[in-house]
Amino acid sequence: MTQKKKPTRPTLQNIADRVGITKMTVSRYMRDPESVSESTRKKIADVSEELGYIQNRAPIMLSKSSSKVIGVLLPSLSNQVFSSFTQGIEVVTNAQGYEIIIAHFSYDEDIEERKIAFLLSYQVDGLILTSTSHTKRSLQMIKTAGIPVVEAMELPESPIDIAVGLDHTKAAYTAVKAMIDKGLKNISYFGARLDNRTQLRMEGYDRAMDEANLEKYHILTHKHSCFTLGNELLSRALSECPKLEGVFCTNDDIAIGTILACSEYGIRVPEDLSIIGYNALDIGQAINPRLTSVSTPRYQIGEKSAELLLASIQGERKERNIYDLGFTIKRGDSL
Amino acid sequence: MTQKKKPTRPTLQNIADRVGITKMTVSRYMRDPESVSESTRKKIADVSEELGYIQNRAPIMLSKSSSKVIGVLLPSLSNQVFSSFTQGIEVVTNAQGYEIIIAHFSYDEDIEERKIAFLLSYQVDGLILTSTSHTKRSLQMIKTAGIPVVEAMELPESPIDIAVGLDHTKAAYTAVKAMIDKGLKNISYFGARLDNRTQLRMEGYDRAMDEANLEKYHILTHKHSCFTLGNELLSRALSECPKLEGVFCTNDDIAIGTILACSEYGIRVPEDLSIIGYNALDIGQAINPRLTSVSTPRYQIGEKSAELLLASIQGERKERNIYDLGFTIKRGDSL
DNA sequence: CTGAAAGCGCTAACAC
DNA sequence: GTGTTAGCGCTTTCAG
Repeated sequence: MTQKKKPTRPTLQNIADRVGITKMTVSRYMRDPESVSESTRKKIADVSEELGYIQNRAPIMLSKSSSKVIGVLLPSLSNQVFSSFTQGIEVVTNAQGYEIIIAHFSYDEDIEERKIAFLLSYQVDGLILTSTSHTKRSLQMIKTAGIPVVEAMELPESPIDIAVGLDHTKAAYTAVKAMIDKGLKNISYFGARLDNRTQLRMEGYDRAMDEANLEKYHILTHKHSCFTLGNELLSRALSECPKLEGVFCTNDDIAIGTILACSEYGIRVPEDLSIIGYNALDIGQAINPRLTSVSTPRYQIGEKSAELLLASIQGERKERNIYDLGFTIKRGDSL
Repeated sequence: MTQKKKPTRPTLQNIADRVGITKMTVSRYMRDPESVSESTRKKIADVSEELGYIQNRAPIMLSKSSSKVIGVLLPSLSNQVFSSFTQGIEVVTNAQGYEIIIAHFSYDEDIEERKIAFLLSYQVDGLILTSTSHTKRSLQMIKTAGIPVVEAMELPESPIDIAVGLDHTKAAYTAVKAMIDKGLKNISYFGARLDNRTQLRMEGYDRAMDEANLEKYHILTHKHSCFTLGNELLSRALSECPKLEGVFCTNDDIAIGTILACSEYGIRVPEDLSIIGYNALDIGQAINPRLTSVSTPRYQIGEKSAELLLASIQGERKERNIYDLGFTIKRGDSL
């Protein structure tokens, strides 16, 4: 099962022996070269270069000092949204000498649990999650670990610790309201991969439609979101509601797919059909008509999450634990 | 600097104490519940559940046994291509009880070096890289670590250890040749973020153009690739070569952006301009005309990389160390 | 099936 | 500026 491995790597001891000092001095050099005398510094540098020293985090993890690493759990690696989010995190963490470990859980609570256990097993100093619904055991472990945790993107009513995100329901409501205010009546909601945020957006759609006393058309699929889905959902919507005038899509991929499908079917956007997407990705600006979309501050959410997490790791206690970073409607020509 | 942290987590010793056995038995239980007597098994299970035990990898990393973790270094998180690649890896690794740690290096050798050091500091059993050009120190560290390494996507002439990928130059050559065979003469190459694979594809373009004695039009940018770049590059290409008949794009994002720009400019694809992309992403099938693109087996490259890596970790030695997984041309209507 | 002892590589705390 | 000691939590022997 557990096979032996790897030719033993150079240790601080090895370096110390060669230089003729103790590993303690080498240890000091590694953390702060200035803390040793100039002559030893030079010798250590040479030997460690020659031996190709690689830090071993195990002992650091064992001693109960800070690991200077935070764990980031993303739903998926194929979503642009989370790459900006991660960039935002890293700008902050790198500046403070922290590294991140990335794992992903495919929008699945049980995989999330396994990955949380994995990240915690590395003694991370903090955790950034991108979901708000967790298994019982996940919650247990997080509590036991006793480290700060940020739940990002959504805003749960009672976060585990800190929450940074936006109100997806309100954003969806606002987008759909804009369609209604324009006089549209037959508006459909296109949803895919029915995760929590899709759900929240649907609630926003529902609220706006209910308020205006309009009939709701949920066109949903469990499939993973992609561009070609737009076509499929549009066909279904049209057969269910031939007089369709507007579509609010749970994300831009589907919205773009829908616009493209419209052009194939000879449906004019926005004259015959208005379309609003979610996330305001770059491609919405490349297409004609340009896509109107809910613009979400994911980069800023990443930054803010990291800032708050590091502050908490460093012992700062804030009053507030829920941070709503808002949204805007990116005006295109599809509404 | 290194502040104390976290309320100490439960250890095997804590569990052992509660049950009234030694931590050794608990350790055995954790690795194989069947290896302890049924009654102790039950007791350990209860207590460990109650205490919310979280594994601590530090000691395992310290003892020189296998960590059952492999490190995966991606160029970026925003590229669809690498999400399929990673999925391919995980299907194989999960099946064999391995976990992966993901890091990314933004197509930058120095960041790659830092991330390699980071992954190695966790005593990973193997490494999957997605670049073939590394700093001297990266190579040093990899050698010192003495673990198997796969370089994926490209096929370097002399890999560090194992290489799995495809011949990007040949793929590009084939694509451009297809345009030339169709009678096109004024063909341009659109490249962005000039990383190594972009370079290789350009060489394929060059070879095909040189062979046919045609003038080359390199339209390049250092910017990060995105959809809206298509428009920008197309404008530049048209001003440089007004009689442009074909464009070979280094990736689908740019190709799609170019198709969209064409429709704005009233350029008919493929009648006035042929376009070929690279990677055959889903969106190419959603657009009209459907994009002709080089289809790359990235999922399979991930699978194969993981298989070979794990085999090597387990001591299997293969004859071959370079695996070419080929490519196909996905026929659309843009050529 | 269970236990005892040693040790992995590093750092904190305390000398000198 | 540098050395000494102890110990982090687990697994690997080797015993029983």
